[in-house]
Amino acid sequence: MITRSEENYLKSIFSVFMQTQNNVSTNEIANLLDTSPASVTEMIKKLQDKSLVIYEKYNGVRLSKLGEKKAIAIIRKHRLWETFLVNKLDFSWSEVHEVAEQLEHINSEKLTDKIDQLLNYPKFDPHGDPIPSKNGIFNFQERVSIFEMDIDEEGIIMGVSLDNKDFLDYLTRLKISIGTKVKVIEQIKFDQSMKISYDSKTEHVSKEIAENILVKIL
Amino acid sequence: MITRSEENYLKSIFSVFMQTQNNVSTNEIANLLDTSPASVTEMIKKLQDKSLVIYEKYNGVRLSKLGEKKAIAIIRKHRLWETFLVNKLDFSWSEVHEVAEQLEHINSEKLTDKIDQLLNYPKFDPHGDPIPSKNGIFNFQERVSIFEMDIDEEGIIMGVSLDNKDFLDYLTRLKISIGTKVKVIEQIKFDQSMKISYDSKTEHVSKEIAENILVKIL
DNA sequence: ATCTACTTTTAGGTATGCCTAAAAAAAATT
DNA sequence: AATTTTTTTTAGGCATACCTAAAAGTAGAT
Repeated sequence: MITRSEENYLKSIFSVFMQTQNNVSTNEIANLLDTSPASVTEMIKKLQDKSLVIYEKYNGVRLSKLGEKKAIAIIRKHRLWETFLVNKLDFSWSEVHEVAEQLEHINSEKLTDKIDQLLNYPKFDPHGDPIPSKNGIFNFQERVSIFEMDIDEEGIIMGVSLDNKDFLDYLTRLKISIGTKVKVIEQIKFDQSMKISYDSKTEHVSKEIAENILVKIL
Repeated sequence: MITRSEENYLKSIFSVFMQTQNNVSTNEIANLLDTSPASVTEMIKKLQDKSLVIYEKYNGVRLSKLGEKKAIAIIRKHRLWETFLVNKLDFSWSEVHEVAEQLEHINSEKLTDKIDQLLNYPKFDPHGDPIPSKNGIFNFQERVSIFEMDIDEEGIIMGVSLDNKDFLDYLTRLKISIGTKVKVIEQIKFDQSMKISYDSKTEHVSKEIAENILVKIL
């Protein structure tokens, strides 16, 4: 058996490793899970005993094949539930995370598969992140942030890189969502904010906003 | 905060009290939750500290108003999820219990209400048990077991009083489900088994089966 | 190369929710 | 009414998952 806590550790290790491709440090995990480094060390040892991670003292940790499989299964459940909440129960973008954090720990392969089927096997969740298939395959997309776009360049919004309620609520207010076509009009030197146009209107967004909206360049 | 374990205790106390209308004994709870009487005593004290139960040493326990409210909320979630699994995800009668035991602990009023809405505010779950409304009202039905019916008496199957996989699978095999109209043909003196007819066929069921099928007398 | 700053680990402690064994209380039997 | 049986509680332990404080190790700066 794998506990809920252990699942959360696997998830964190997986997501940091995905970004950095390096062994994940004790501190990073502690920050992500809002716990103490001492607790992390202790848990990592437990995960090692269960062959879920590969760990060497003072040298960070990464997932074993088995651990990766478990982590991907949890991410799959999380993203399927988020999609379910938005597509079938009319939750908003910003409301799903907290609930999905709970639902991702429900243990029933049949349930996961049935939800997948009900949603017609979606490839991306409401934030534009890929939903791994049952056998663990991700459908990655080439995505860059609006902040990285050049003047006059156009793109289709594919997702966000920040799962923060205020951020997502603000996007909703701006009527920016997945599928929206945007064009960069101008970049302000002083604060690196950007003028963008979409749906035949022009808006001005801060660097922070621009950095966290992901587009596919056209 | 109320823990998952505490929720399970509240649920057990509620369901026993519903049947007996008496204070629930330590042993009964221990049997239901498959734990030791010592653990039950300990937990009851914790629940008392949280004002969820009324407890007197050596005299059993019952729920406080607050505890009852919490228990009903859990039962509501359990039965809504069972209904969801059967009606929306094509789970069979016998498969839902285990998963619903997990889902009932998900903490999101919005989620519960949305599922309720999606199911069109059902009053009964797939086993025929009433689903309490958001404000805690149960829609009880006058139900008796087939075993208590007289010869030639007719009834409509309204539910079951046993949530056991083998039992439910057997009912599925017999094509007995909620809504089926049955008539008692004969009762065998020797083993108290019964001949019943439904859907223009006759079947022979044991006392144990008859006792656990609930009907509304016509 | 040494000192300093930071990271990580170890050591010892806490709350939860379980356990067994023994003691105490209540209920049943004679 | 006294004894036996059953139920319940208390006492002392264990595993999980967290904590703080202190020690050990690593890495950067001088």
